[in-house]
Amino acid sequence: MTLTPAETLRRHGLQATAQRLAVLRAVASQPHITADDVAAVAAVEIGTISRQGVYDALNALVQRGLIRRIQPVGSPARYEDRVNDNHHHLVCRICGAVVDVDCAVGSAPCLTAKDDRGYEIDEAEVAYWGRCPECAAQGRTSSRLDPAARRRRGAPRVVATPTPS
Amino acid sequence: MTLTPAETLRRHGLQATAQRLAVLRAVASQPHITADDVAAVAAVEIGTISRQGVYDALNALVQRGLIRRIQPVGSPARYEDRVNDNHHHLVCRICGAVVDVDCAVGSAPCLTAKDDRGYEIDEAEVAYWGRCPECAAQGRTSSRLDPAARRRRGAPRVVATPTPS
DNA sequence: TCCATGAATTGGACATTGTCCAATTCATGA
DNA sequence: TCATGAATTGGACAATGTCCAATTCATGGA
Ligand SMILES: [Mn+2]
Ligand SMILES: [Mn+2]
Ligand SMILES: [Zn+2]
Ligand SMILES: [Zn+2]
Repeated sequence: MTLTPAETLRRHGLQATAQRLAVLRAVASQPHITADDVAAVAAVEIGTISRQGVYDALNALVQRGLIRRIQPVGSPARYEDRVNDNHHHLVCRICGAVVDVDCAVGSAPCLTAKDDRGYEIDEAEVAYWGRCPECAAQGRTSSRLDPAARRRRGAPRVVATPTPS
Repeated sequence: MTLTPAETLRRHGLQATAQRLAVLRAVASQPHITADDVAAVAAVEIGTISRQGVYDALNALVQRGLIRRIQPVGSPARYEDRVNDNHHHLVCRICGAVVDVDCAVGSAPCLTAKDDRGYEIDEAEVAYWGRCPECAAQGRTSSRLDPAARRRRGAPRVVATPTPS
């Protein structure tokens, strides 16, 4: 049988509050959502939630491994609920779009660095940088676009995620 | 024959200003340096440099591919002059230390994502997360430390870099 | 060597993202 | 239902970076 969200929270030693449940749903509602958008989505659901409440909830959930935080250069942190599947990200240098991509190497072997310098590695975070199909189609070019320029173009598009493997 | 820094700048269409040269040296002076530390190092060298001047120089250099920007979660952006060698990073979840690590796969094949979704990929950015030898030796543990906690422990240690391959 | 010109820098206001803290409210087990 | 510690709130604050208009500078050509 599958756990309710509230039960999941309690199993991780967290109280099941309306704020946390709303944050959890907000993160599930959209791939790679920002804290700001989480706040907006959650506010619609439960009427009001403080900025600090959003950050506290996100941090608590990240710490328990219930959600994952990624932080593309030039973008605020983004959160997703695809977790423990060792997937990576494609980021468009031009429009900032972020899409999921499965690990090239397999389930987890990309965890193996050539020389781990004595580190105990538990996660390999991979971001592939390049140009998305749309930007290519429109002939838009940009070498190593700086964060400011990316931001001026507006928030990165949210791109539909393929069904997780 | 090898180019002087000033010549290198001009070859990339940039005027050779005192600020840019100082920023270039600052980035070379320390692996994974922050903009703030760049400003401090450069100020010592040339007397004074504006905050905007530092950011303008860093962005111009990144755009030309003369330096690289990385941004570990929970840390301000960091800059390095090891460029075009497809190297990756080990980051300690506990103390935030960042060290270089050569690509596990070879010179560039980690550029090949399993499914590129039509992206033209030009860079694969890999961060290995884990626990550094010191933190392990001291028995310090931390599961998915949040950025705030990492910041409270002070700036990440700077760790000596092995000679680039 | 000097000048004209566009490139680069400066200072200061401002934006964004996130944290700190003390007071209050809430969820949970007894 | 209550006591208790966990969680939330609001508001100040911190860190990182950008915008903009005025000024200064680097460079190629006279
Ligand atoms: Mn993802
Ligand atoms: Mn490096
Ligand atoms: Zn694009
Ligand atoms: Zn460490």
